[in-house]
Amino acid sequence: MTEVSKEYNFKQVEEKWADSWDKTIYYFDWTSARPQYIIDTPPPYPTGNFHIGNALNWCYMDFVARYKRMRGFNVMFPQGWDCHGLPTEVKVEEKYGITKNAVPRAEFRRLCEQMTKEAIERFKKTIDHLGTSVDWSNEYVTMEPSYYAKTQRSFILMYQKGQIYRAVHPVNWCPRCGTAIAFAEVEYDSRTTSLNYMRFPSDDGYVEIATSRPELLPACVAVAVNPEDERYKKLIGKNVQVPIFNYHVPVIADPAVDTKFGTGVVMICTFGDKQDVRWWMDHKLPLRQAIDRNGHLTDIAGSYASLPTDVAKRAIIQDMKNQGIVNKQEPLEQNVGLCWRCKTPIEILSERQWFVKLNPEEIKAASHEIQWVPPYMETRLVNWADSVEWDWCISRQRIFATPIPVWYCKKCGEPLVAKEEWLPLDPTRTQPPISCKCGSNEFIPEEDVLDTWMDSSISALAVSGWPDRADARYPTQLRPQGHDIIRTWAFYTIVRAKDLVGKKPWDAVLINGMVLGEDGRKMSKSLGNFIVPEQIFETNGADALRQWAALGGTPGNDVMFQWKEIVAASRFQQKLWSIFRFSASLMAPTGEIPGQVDRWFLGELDALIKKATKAMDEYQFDEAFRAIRVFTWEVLADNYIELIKARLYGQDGPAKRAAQNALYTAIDVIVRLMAPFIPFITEEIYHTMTGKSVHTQPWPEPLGIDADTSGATIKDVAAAIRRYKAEKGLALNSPLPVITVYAGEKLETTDLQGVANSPVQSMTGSPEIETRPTGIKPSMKILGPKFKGDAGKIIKALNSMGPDDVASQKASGTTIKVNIDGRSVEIPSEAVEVLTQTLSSGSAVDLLKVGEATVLVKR
RNA sequence: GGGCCCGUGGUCUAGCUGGUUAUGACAUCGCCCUUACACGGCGGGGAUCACGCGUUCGAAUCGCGUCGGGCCCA
Repeated sequence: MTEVSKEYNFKQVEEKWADSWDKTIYYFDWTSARPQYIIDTPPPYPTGNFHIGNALNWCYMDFVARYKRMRGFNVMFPQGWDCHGLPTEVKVEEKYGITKNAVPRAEFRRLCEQMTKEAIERFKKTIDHLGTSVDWSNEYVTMEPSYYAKTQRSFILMYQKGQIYRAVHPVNWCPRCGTAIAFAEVEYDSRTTSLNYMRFPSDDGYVEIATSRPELLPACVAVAVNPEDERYKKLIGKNVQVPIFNYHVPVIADPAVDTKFGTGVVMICTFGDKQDVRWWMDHKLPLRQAIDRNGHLTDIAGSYASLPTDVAKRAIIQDMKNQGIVNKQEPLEQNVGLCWRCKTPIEILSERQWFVKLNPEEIKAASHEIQWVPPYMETRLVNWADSVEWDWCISRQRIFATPIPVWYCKKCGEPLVAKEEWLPLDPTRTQPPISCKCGSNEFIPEEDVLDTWMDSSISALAVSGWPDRADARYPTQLRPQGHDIIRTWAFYTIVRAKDLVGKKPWDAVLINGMVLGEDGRKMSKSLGNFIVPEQIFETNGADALRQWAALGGTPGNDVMFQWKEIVAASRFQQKLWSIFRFSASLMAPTGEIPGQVDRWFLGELDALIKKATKAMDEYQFDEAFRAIRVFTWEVLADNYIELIKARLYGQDGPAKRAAQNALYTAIDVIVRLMAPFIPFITEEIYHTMTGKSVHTQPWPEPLGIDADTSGATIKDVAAAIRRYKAEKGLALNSPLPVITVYAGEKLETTDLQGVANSPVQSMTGSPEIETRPTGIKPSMKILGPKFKGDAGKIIKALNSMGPDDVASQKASGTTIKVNIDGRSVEIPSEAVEVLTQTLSSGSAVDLLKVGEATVLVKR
């Protein structure tokens, strides 16, 4: 074995392996008969940089991928790129100082693609440096024709099945971006606006209504009151006049009207908010569209036409004030819907758009078939499914997205949806190869494009072979994702998998939390608590970052980034390296039969394997890795290695060879257990040991050794002697005249003699000393359930009996008689432990109690 | 306004299918350079488990409420 450096050089080791690893060992094998394990990797949106939040997510996936490979699964860990979308369009507009309509569509798209490609290269670098075992043979890029042909095909298939339709329907509209957006893209912010009280003339005087949006007056189609509201009952069914615009609208009754808000009379407009839409549908009201796609008032607003909404609002209020129509204004706290991208307040417009039908019951049923980790995260999806009121609007008025493969006949207006075999296509650049049913050959292309979630919500299907492979492998096994996109990505993926193949998309969902900065707030550039992965690669290495990811928290919980965790991780790596450096020249796979101490140690190693395996199967990475780390540091380094030094440095023989073998076994096992977490340092160690890659090795199997109690006693006695010397102010290697250990059976003393640097005798039985009961310790675990309410009284009685009485009864029988409330109760003797004080017989002997064993130290 | 999660020594956290003196890490204090590691080892101090009420013989753990924080939404 080559010389092992004293310091672990993470940078050199990580760079070496990142450059030399054979990545084909991570390829999924479509021909294999081994059980499959397909991860539906989240395709990141390639803009900006791969951040710590991504890193956490990718670490979780890599832990699973590497673990499952070691367990013999045929693992697919693909990497996709979710390219389309508004953020890139906006960045391109900023970078080149253009608007998307100022250049040809194809040219704008090309600029977006260019920017995306650059981002993908940056992301790839970080993913590789992180040591992620991605299967690059299954990479996909949603902006490439090979992928968006699948998106288009899914559109066609769902259209044919009636799951996608085109209709005029209210949609959320961003006037700045000039596009429809889905509810998932609307965010809310509280704003202070004013509530205006205004008079609507009626047959017998006027009705006062309150509204925060007077600019929607020309869109008013009714006013509503609560049917239980005595003040207005007489108005129901009559008409009132809309001021300024002077037309009549009916007064309708609806229980959803809040009698305490404003005046208890509400004006219904098409559309001020979602509630307006509900009323509009329930009462079959007419449509008056007062706002256009650019956020300007339409012709029905008369003299206010073409004014932007905010200007119109001020003008209308002023005019109404002048005419005495508005008589009161008060401030109103209101939550306003905003476009998630540009924060512009959204409008609800009635537009002809494409929609995907949503069936909440079917979605919830599929969700119940999926294992959620942690389980409570499913509630978010269920609540979202229950709150869905409109179908999913999937058409967008953008450019950088998957084109909707549809044309409209110029003559009869019929839509012509493309045939599967024509894909991929862009209707704005190609004409259909067939004629319309009416015989016309002239078509107008659909210029709208698809919501980006239409691309990414088929990721699970796409990676598992849909739609071309005859041997498609859905459902996939795992969807790892953040809890922030449950209502979008998880939700839509379930919808699409059920619609397209009738199956759930994955067996399990593993949820990761958000990454918080060191100040406990969500990590963001503007807060100045932002750390990029490259920074940690530089200072402490990828393995250290990965340890933080494993130990920072349980999946599902938000994880705080902390430098001290990174530093602790580095220290552990150095410790591991020191252990290896020490062991390298001393360990050997001799196959020698283990002694007591070795058996205790190997038994502990077995317990570790079982614990780590169970934790990994449950995705409890923190539990698994913590157990491995603690074992390595405490059991292996602080206890076992200290114990066997005398044997390792001593003469050759079975005892030495047993220690060499156990040490070799342990290093081999822990390195394999740690390989999914810290792939670089484990590879360096394993490769130095064996010349092979640890990443092609199997996960350790339990050895079938139970922890040896005598060995455990030896370990405890060694610790007791160490403590004894520390307390007496003795150097740890200072010799003592003789140490005698009394235990249940004879102990092997070689290791103890080495550790204590003193002669050690092992005796069975007890030393000749006196013991005296000094107290009792009742076991509530036994007394509580057996005696319930009397348990407290029994303890009181036991205490008043005195330890001598309890001890003698315990010594002579299986029960102890206790008097409570004047009656005698028998309690099982194992329900009370007797505490004793030990007296040495006057000689210069110190006595240490170590579990059941007793140690006499002669000074 | 609703849903979900969280509130444990100075800091971060384990425990949370109830069992009396609450886990670990970092920090802190004391001792020790024991032939891998001082980025090490041994030992100590430090928490009325956010608050209140309740269920129970017994609550960090279960229930209700209050306060505070986070996320998702209306």
